[in-house]
Amino acid sequence: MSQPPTPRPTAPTLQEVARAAGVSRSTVSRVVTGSPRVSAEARRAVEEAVARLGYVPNRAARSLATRRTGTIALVVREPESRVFDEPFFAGIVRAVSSAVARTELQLVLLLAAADPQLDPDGSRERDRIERYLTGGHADGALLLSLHGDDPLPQRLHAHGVPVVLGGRPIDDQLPVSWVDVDNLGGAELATTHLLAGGRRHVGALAGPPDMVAARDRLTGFRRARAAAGLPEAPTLEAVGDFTREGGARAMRTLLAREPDLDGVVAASDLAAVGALQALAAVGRRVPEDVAVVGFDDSLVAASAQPPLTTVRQPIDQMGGRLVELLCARLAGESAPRHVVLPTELVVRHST
Amino acid sequence: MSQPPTPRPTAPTLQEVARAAGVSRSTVSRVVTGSPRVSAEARRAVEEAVARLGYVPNRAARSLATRRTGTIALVVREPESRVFDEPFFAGIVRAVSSAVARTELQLVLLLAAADPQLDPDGSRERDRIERYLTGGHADGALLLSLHGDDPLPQRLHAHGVPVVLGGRPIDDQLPVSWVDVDNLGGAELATTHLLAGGRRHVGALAGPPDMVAARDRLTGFRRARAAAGLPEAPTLEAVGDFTREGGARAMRTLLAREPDLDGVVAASDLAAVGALQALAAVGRRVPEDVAVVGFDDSLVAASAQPPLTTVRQPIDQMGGRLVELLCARLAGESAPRHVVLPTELVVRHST
DNA sequence: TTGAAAGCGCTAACAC
DNA sequence: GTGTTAGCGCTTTCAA
Repeated sequence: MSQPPTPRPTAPTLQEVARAAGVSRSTVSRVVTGSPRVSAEARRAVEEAVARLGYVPNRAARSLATRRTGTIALVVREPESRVFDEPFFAGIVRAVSSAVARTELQLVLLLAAADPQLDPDGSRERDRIERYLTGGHADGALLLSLHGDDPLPQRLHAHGVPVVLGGRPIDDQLPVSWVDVDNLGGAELATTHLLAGGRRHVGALAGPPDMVAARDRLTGFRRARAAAGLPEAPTLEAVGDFTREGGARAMRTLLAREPDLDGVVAASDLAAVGALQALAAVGRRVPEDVAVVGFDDSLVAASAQPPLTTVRQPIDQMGGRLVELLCARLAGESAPRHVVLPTELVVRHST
Repeated sequence: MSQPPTPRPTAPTLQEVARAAGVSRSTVSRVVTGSPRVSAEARRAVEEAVARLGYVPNRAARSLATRRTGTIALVVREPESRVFDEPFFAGIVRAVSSAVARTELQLVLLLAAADPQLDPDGSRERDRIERYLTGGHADGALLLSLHGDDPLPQRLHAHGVPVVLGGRPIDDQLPVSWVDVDNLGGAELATTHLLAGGRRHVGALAGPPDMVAARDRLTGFRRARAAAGLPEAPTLEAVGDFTREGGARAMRTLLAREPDLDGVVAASDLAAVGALQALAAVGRRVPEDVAVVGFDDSLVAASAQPPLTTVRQPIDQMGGRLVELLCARLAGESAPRHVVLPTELVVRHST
């Protein structure tokens, strides 16, 4: 690991503060860490010296001594460079950040992949994240947007790094805890809403099959149909992804296959917007001819033309629970292994 | 700083690898850091032991010894919890992340503010970021979205933390380097485009006055008008912000003041979309009655109804230059102090 | 080429 | 209450 040369101008150390305050290092340490076993007098002297010298504890040294870093990592494991195009990530990052701010911990956000060009199989990036975490730079990690059979949670667990997953893993044998939203229930709600509105030929724009959330939403769609007494209909399901392009593509597929289509449940709001565009391109009106329901309750759903009915995920809650679970693990307290949070339908137009 | 109790299961140390390989710690260290002064034989033995034991260097220890962390921070200094609603941030985070991936460094993303409720004056959060950075957890920092007279760059500089700013600071005396896009030129281009298209009453939806980018864009608007021989017209400028709501609000203000308005240059794409909604609400057609130009070339501009002409910022370049400048500083190499990158107009409809 | 030894700055027993 | 004393795991002279 080649390191650039220039060192930092030396910052004041505990030692120097001790000398300035006329006490020992231990006393300074006690004051700085907030121990009560210090005389008021000593404390005052130390505090004065700290302020005067502009002392800030060196984290590396503290971390080396305590074997803790006071830091947790939020890892967004998104190999396509689309991380923040997804409104969902934006929300969860904010929610987690906000929850962490209420603790003594510091949050670092690790983006898993940057340029797939450079690193087609993701292995180098995988190693980076893994090395960073196993190298002891964080006390624990929140893992988001796991795809397929990503070995990261397994490996971190093997290394003893506490981990909580945002979203249920594909392999439900994994010995890690997770928090998820009720994707299945949400999609069921959305589909039922369309069916109850009198739509006869409701299809699904499915997300990437290697992601659990996408699969759960598709399952919800199927259940709602079944519950309404409708037969299985694979031709009403088109695979896309969570992006606008993916949604548009799936929409075109569906339109070609099912001329009678009068409603679709999309994998995400972005996909729903893509569907809107695909429909406009062939002159189908929304919602008169075809109703479209999104998933995420993001800004794009609210500002779409027409505004989209969509499924709201309790993102703030999710962020809170993720942090809560990880903190409990770090503190050695018991906590639920799995948490599923309810979703709800946000109705924006009457179809 | 109260730390939770549970320690990590102990990971293998250099010491243990040395014993397993039958060499000294120094030799292991040399192999691990890639020093050439090691016999092939010793190297092989060490590599084997490293692999077998699953050894990963402890960063805190290494950092303590080298006084470097191998990490740089990207600080998004956004006090409103709206960080990732802004497509610009999403883009820049991605671009920086991608540029850092090409180096040996690791990127950590620090979100400056989470819950303004908790911390009305931002001081606690400010201290966090500052403590983290001055505590030696990163070798340098990229600072984004500075507002007003944020003392952070000054303070970090005083502490000897290398800093590069994304966006020109208000105080141009600040002894730090920065990378910015040509906001002024972009806004000028956009305004001129409208004027050249025959629009007579072109207004501006300005951004927050405490942000340089917003001010520069407003200046660009004024210059374009002046260049077209038009007089100053304060009533054609309404202050909003970069959000959709801000844009809608400013649009309504302008409409109330200037019934003849036939074009607006918005502070951002989001603001432009807000303007679209405000216009639709009063039955004005876009672009027939009023033309709207955005700023950012984000997804929302492309998918708006109608698709919006907008100003493209070279975000990938900006990310690359930011990282480049910081790396140069870290390596003690010389580099330009300030960089301004060109913007361009993306024309989406003929007005 | 290799090893021994001295820290890097801090915390945490343990005595006083 | 306060100071003394060991380390935490690694890098890096300095000798050999």
